[in-house]
Amino acid sequence: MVRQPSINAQNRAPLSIERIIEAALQIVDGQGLSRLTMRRLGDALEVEAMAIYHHLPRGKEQLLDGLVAHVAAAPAAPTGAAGGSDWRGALRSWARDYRTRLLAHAGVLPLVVTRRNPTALTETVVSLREVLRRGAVPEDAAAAVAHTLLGYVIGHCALEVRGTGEDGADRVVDWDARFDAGLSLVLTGAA
Amino acid sequence: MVRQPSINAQNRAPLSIERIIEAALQIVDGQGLSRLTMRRLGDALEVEAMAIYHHLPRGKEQLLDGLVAHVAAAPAAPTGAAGGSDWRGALRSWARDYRTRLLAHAGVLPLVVTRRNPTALTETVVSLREVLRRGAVPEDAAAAVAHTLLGYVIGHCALEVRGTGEDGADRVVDWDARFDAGLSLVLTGAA
DNA sequence: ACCTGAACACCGTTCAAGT
DNA sequence: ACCTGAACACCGTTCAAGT
Repeated sequence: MVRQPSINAQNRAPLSIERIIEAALQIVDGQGLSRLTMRRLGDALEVEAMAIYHHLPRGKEQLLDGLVAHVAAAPAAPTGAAGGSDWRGALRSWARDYRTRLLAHAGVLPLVVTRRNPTALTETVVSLREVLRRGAVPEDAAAAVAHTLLGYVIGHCALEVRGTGEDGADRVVDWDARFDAGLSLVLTGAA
Repeated sequence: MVRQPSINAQNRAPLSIERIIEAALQIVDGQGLSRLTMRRLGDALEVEAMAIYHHLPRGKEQLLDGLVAHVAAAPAAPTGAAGGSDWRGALRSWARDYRTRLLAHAGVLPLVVTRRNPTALTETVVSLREVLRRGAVPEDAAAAVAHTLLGYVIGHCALEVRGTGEDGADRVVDWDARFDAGLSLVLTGAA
């Protein structure tokens, strides 16, 4: 009789940093950041919590840094080809994409804002600068634009997630429209 | 012999929400958010941790909401008198003041960003709108400007606190200048 | 190399009790 | 009314031990 693939510990897919981060992200997205616990994460991975430390020696700190890297660091595609004159358009769609990604993992936003983890955003700033460089925007103007844009996107997402209480009773805020309006302000001012 | 004011529990200044929030803010500013603990807060107030619950029945949640209210809600003065034509100037100095206050309590920034506590920012948005109303800016343009500005200020402060890693080796970022530059972008676009 | 079990110090919070 | 003491369930993390 052929051995059924057994259900026990021996032949599970072995733990890996990717699998850990993924499971953590799922907990945060589904139940909120405060429910992300080493023990619960262990459960989700069908492993004792302590096993995680073998892959993330710096423990929960490293886990949280990993989450930030996962959602905030990816360049969100510099919209490749179009490279050139319409840098405003490129930045606009970059901003929309980036916002979408931040909102998809709203639970980690506080970490993005908080963690002293420069590398995560460095990539992002670099890819923004790249777009501006190809648009022949002068160096120091580019610095200001990149920072303003990134600050705006992150800040606006924060406002969206927490709500400003404007929607008292009847009024409903159309966040998509509002984001685009603000984006226009920022990009129009840029030159 | 006259009784010295005794050192024991009986005649300490009684606990109050203000005293509690103040002590908490001091801990956060001095040691970081993660060190803010009900037990440590109790120590700082020379009281058992459990006494705090008598004044903040909702416990730590309520404490954190209180911190957000304290640093993010105050209107930061709508610069009173000048009321009128130079609303751009008014917004500019409002933004500078607000940034200063956020940075003075950088430890609570993650809470400002995170906490589902609309009331805290509602006041702020209202005072911004007031400035714009006096400047005769049309209603829906005002909505966009207020949001964009607030989002930018919060987002930029977040970037400042965490660092973007741009300052690799030599380059030093002049955050004050950069904030003002972005502010100009936002306000120039506004109309 | 990879994971487990037991243990430690420390959380937030409840509840009955003191004054 | 205001505070304390003891207790409970739950944290992150260490460390020796298993395979």
